[in-house]
Amino acid sequence: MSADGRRVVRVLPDVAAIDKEFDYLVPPGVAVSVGDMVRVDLHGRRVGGWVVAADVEPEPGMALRPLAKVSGRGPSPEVIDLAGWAAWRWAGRRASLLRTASPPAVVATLPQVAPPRLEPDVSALLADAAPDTARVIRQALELDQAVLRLAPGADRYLLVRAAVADSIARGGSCLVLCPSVEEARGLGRRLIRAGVPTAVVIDDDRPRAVAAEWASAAAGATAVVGTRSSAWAPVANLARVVVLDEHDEAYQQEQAPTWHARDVVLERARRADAPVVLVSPCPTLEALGCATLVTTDRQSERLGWGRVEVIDQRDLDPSLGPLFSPRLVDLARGPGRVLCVLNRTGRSRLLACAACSTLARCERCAGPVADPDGGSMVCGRCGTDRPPVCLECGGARFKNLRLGVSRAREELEALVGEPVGEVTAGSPEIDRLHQRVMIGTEAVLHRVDRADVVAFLDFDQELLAPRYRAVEQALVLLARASRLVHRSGRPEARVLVQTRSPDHPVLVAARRADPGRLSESEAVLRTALGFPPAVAMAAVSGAAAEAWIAAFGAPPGVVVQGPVEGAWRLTAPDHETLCDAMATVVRPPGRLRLEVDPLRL
DNA sequence: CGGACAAGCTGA
DNA sequence: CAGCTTGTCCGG
Repeated sequence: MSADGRRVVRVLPDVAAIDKEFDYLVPPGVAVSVGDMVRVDLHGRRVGGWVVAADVEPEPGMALRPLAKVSGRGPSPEVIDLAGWAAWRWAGRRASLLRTASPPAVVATLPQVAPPRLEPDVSALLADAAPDTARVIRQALELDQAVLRLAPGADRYLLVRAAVADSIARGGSCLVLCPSVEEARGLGRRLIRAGVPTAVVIDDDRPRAVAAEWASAAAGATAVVGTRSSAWAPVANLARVVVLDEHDEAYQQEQAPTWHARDVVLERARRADAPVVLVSPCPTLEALGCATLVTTDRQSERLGWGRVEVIDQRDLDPSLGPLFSPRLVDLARGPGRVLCVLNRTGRSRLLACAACSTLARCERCAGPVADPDGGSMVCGRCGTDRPPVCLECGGARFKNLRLGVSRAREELEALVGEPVGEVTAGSPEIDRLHQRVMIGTEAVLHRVDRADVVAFLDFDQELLAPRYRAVEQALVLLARASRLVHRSGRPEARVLVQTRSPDHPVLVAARRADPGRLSESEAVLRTALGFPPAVAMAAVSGAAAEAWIAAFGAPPGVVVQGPVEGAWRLTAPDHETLCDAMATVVRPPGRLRLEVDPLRL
C-alpha cells in the first residue's frame, strides 16, 4: 500500500521494442503478486505483461491506469531477476527472455503434485552399479559445480536418478536439461515409470499441454526435464541441476539475445545455492573453466568411445576417387547400417598439394588457407598470408578438394552396388532414411539413433573449418558418431575417419579416448590467439549497427574491430567489462543484432 | 511493436 | 485545402 493509500504494481509490457516498466493501479479486491501475467492498457491498446514489482511507491500526482486483467501465473520472482541478469549478460531485452520463461497458455492455478512414490537414496541406487561408476557419480554430486566426463557410450540415466534422489534428500526439485526434444521426452518417460513425479517442459505446437507441464513444474514436480528453453522453466524449490551433453550447440539460442542454457542454469543455481553437474564426453573449455572435472577410469572411457579407425587419404588409390578408400568400400558393402558424413555446406574450399597431397594450412594457427587471387594463400581464420608453396615438399601446384554430396552419393552407389540414401539439412526425404547405406551432411547423425559404421569421408572439412571452435566441434562429431555405433554390438562396429591429417590432436584424442589432452592444448591456443573463453566477445551487425558502434565509442578495456561485411567485433578481457560497456549504449532505432559469445567466428 | 499525430504530397 | 501517404515519436 503506497503513502496515498493506492495499491500500485510495476509492469513490464510484452512488447518487443519496449524495455521499460510502467506503474498500474491494482483495482480493489484484485489479488496480484510479482510474476503474475497481466493485461494493461498502454498507449491506447491492450498488451500483455509481467508484474515485476509489487507495493510500488508511485510518483506523486501521477495519473495511473488500472490493471485491465490478471491473466494467470508467470515466472517466479527469482526467474524474473534471472532474466534481468541474462538481459545484461547477452545484451538483450528482458521481455524476450521472460516470454521463454512463461507458459504458452494461461495457467490460472497450480495443480497438486504427488509426492515421490518411493524415497530412494543415493547409496541404494548406486549399490548395484560398477564401482567406478558409483565413485564418479558420488564425486560429482559432492561438488558445487562438477563437469562429469562420461564417454559417448556411457549410460547417463543412473547419474540422473542419483541426482534426483539427492534433490529429494535436499528437500527440493531437480532440473535436468537435454539437448534434444527426443532425449528429454525419453528421459521424462523413464523417470515417470520409476515413480518420480516429473514435468517435461518442452515447447511444441500444443500450448495447452505445454502449459499443463509448466504448471506441474511450478507446483513442485520432483524432476523438471526439458531442452534449452527449460533453463527458464519454473522449479518450485531448485535443489540441483544436471546438464546432459553440455557441449551441444543446441543449448545456445540462435536469435539474439544469444543466451546459453548452460550459463543460464549455472547462474540460476548459484543464486539458489544449488549444485550443478555438467555432463559431456568432450566438455567445453567454458565448462572446464568454471567447474571441477570428474573423470572415470581410463578403461571405462576407452570402452565407451569404441573403435575409431583413421584412414590416411594421402595414401589412397586415385582410381577409386578422392572420397572412398578401399576400407570404406569394404565396410559399406558389408552388413549393417552405414552412415557416411560429408560436410559441404561451408563456403571454405580446401587446397591440397598436387605433389604430396598435404593440406595447405596456416603457419601461425594451423587453419585452412584459401587462394583467393591465385597469387598468395590467405588464412580464413587469422588472416595471415604466405606464398603458395607446400610446407611439406615445397611444391607450388595445388588442387581443389571439393565434391558435392549428390555426386558422392552416385559414386558410392556405383562402388557398393546397391541404392544409397541421401540426407541433407534442407531436404527431409524421410522415404530414403530406410536405406542400409546413407550419405549426407552431419544432419545424418541426428536423423538416426544407431548405426554399425559411421564414416567421415573428408574429416579435414571439420578439422579445418574456419571457426575458432572447429577443433572442439570436430571432437563433438566423433563423440556423436561413437554414441551411434556404441549401440551396434556388431564386430565391425566402428567410426571410420578419412583424413589427410591422421595425427591431428582431435583424432589422437578420439582414438585414445582421451579428450583431456586436447582441452589442454586448445586452452593454450585460444589464449594465445585471443579467442573465448580466454576473452569475452560480441558481434554487432544489422542496419543499425553503425549507429550502435558510434554510440558505443571506445570504452576502456574493450577492443572494437571492423566492420567486416557489415559486422563489428567487440573483445574484452571478461564478460563483466564487455557487458557493462554494452549496457551503457542506448539502442538506436532499426534492425540490430547484438550477439554475445558468437558461436561462429 | 503499433497507434497518434504531424508534415508532406496530390489533385480539384 | 480536403484527403491521403509517409515518417517519427513514445507509451503509466
